[in-house]
Amino acid sequence: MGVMSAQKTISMEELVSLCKRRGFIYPASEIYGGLNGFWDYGPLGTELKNNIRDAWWHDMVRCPPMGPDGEPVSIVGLDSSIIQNPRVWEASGHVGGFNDPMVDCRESKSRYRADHLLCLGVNGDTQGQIYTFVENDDESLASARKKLEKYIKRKLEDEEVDVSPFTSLSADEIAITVGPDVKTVGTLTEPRQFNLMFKTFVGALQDEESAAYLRPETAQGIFLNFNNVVDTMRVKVPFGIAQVGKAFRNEVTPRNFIFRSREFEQMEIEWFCHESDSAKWFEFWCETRRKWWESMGLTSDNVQMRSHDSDELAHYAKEGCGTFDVEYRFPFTSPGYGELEGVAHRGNFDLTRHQEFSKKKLEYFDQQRNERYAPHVIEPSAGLSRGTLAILCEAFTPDEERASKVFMKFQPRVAPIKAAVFPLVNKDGMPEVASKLHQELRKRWPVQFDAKQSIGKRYARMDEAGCPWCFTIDSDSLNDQSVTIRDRDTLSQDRIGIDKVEGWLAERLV
RNA sequence: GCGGGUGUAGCUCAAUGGUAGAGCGUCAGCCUUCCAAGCUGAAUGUUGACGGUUCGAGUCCGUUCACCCGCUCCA
Repeated sequence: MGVMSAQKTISMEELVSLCKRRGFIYPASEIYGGLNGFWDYGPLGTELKNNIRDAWWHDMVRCPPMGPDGEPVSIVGLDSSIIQNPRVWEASGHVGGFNDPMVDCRESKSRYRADHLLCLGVNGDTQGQIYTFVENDDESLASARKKLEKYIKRKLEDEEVDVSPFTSLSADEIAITVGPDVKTVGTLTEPRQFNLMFKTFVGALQDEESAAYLRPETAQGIFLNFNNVVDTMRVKVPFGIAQVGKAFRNEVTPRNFIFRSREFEQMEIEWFCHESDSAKWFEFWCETRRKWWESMGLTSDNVQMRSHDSDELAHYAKEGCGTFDVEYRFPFTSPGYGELEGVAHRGNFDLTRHQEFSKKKLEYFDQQRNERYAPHVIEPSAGLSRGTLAILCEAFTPDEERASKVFMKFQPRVAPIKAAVFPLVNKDGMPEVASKLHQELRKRWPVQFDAKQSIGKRYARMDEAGCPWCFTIDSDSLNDQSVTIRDRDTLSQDRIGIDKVEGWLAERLV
């Protein structure tokens, strides 16, 4: 539940219900009780998501905007594989930093790296309580020692104190252990492996030698193919490589419908440029990407740019440059905002790392500058799944006045169904004329034909599906070859000739 | 991961421990000349799953799964 803006209030429950009822999004594996963090796109959701993806591809790859100096920008596409050599993830920093066993404290809600926790006990005593502290943290050590001394009711000499690694404790011992930030015993969990990457095996033999990962981001596939693209596509820095595809993360807490799911889709551009131009391009891409989301129908009221604080910067983020997020005010974040896209300045971190790990040169020779260098990278990384959700939220328009009580106000460009053709009544030659028009229109767009039930129900159904226009054949149509255009948003009706319908639609659908 | 809540037809929801229902939607037929109209009829459920208590469980208990809310987390 949440307030979207001053104008409208929408509840996620209603949206989720409509998404299922109208075939946008279903819970994944539903007949088996579902699976936490996974969702399936139904027929309309698939069309919607594809339309957003195609719009992005068109607007970024085929017809990108002019660059900051008035020159056209150049972007080429790519579709790299989801499973890559596991060394990729060592180079990218995804393995290692996030691969450690973690210990949670049920009491203080803190989370510790198991190998950073040490235990304090009395020498030779294997019965008493064990007190943990954080490695290299004098305060934490002092606190543990104080608690231990209080427990045994006397001061300890330094040589009486026994320090051992937390990772050597048995489950029984953990049960009599006191966490660093609490006074009660047994609040720590056993060490658990947290790895946000999905592990799998390549080949039929499932040993560690064949372990691999499903990509947690599409970006790395672009860096891996940097040389290939430079060598084969006649691109010159600055240029971009774009990719749309699935990525997988074992999120700790999947939540909020498809906002944080474990399988999701990204639309990423890696923009390669000279370091000295990177600030200019960073600004350009922040602005370009914000405008693009607004062009997709997200109102500027609900979209904002936010700079990352220094403590939340990713490991790859260039120092001093940071990351800007394009954020959308989702119902479940309102009045706050949730991330839709991150525009990051990655410096030349990735190319340099892959060069180091692969021992292959990943450099570019800039003839104009007469300089060889690893280009710096600006990365506009957008969530396609999140964008789809934002557009669903934005389109959801309650309207007590109309029969459906709600309609989906999609921009025609992303609407899953572009138009519907109805005979006003299912007789007197009307179905035949309507069907003929439908047959023609569907060659160019997703257009539906419906002759069932009353005209009001058909309009209502199309309102919930977010179909912008309905063309209705009535008895007049049979005489004067005209049809009624019913507009979803205004409910207005206009007449035009049947032979004009295709052109009329073409003017409104790019 | 923690705490709280909710799971019954496609959707929204009823049902004292005692025969699983309604509205809407869907489908079929009739009807219908512009906004879920009307009439007739139909389909649809291992009551999220598994186990227990009971003569008998949608209802009580346990476990588990999923979703929602709040923390936590989020390269």
